[in-house]
Amino acid sequence: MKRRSDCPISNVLGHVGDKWSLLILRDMMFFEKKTYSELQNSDEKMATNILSSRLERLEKSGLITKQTDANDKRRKVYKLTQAGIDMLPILLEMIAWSSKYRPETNTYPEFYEAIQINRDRLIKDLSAELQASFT
Amino acid sequence: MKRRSDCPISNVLGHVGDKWSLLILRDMMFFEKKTYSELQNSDEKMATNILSSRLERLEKSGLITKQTDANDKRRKVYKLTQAGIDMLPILLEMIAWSSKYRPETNTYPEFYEAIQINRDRLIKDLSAELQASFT
DNA sequence: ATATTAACTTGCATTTCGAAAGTTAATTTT
DNA sequence: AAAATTAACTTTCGAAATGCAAGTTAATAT
Repeated sequence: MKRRSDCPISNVLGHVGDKWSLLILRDMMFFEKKTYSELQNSDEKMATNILSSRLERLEKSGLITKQTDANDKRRKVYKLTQAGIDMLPILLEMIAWSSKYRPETNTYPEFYEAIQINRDRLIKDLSAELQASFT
Repeated sequence: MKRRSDCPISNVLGHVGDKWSLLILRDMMFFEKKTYSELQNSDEKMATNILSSRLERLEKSGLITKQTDANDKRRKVYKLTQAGIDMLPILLEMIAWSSKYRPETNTYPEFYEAIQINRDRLIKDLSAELQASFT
């Protein structure tokens, strides 16, 4: 996506400001999805061509990496980079907002409670966990 | 936008998961824009028909309200609701991410420093300020 | 009374999206 | 070794969203 201004918010939206990219990151962060087929089976069922183009863009943006699985060369393994992992606080704030204003859609109650009690701790723990799983 | 799943992240994206909606909220929060013409003159210059449809959707989502100005009935004044104000943390996390990974785009250094030092304080202060200005 | 302003709406070309079918290379099954 | 299956895409094409320019309407300013 082309750059639209020097605004940092606009910049982030340039990377993930569409309907799908943040859901891909969500699936990688919270549901440990790492392959094309796993990602395609999300609740929202995105079209394969869109998934393909979003993965390509996320890679170009430096939020994920793509490697061929050594044991099965058909499989491509997608991993979050540190920049990708650091999108976590944005996602957590979305969960927090929804929990407050759309409680019926909150399916991550454990995060919501944890974020209220100690947000920094939660982010550190989750980040560390993600870092470990992507190395 | 139609509901796509019960996921809270997906829900938020249902309200603001496009290229423009969060920029409208940004302009209202950080630049005190409150009318159509003010919003149209953002850095990114969104098309008028898109602005119109996004404002309508934000209103339906309960993030903003629309009132006719008492002194000039041509003017429609848009205001953030509490739910809209509570999108602030999401925007601040975007600023934080950009500050870290795209420092050249960071044009809100004052927020970035403040968020590092005392995030909760900053959010409280900004929220209070916004609440005051929208009543 | 005329011109200007604010907030849209409309028409239309271009771009993006979405569903389904097709392709390619690697692996598994027979 | 041949056939079937699987993973990860790519292609096609109709539908929907976007972007640009021009037009509309009501209110205010001159």
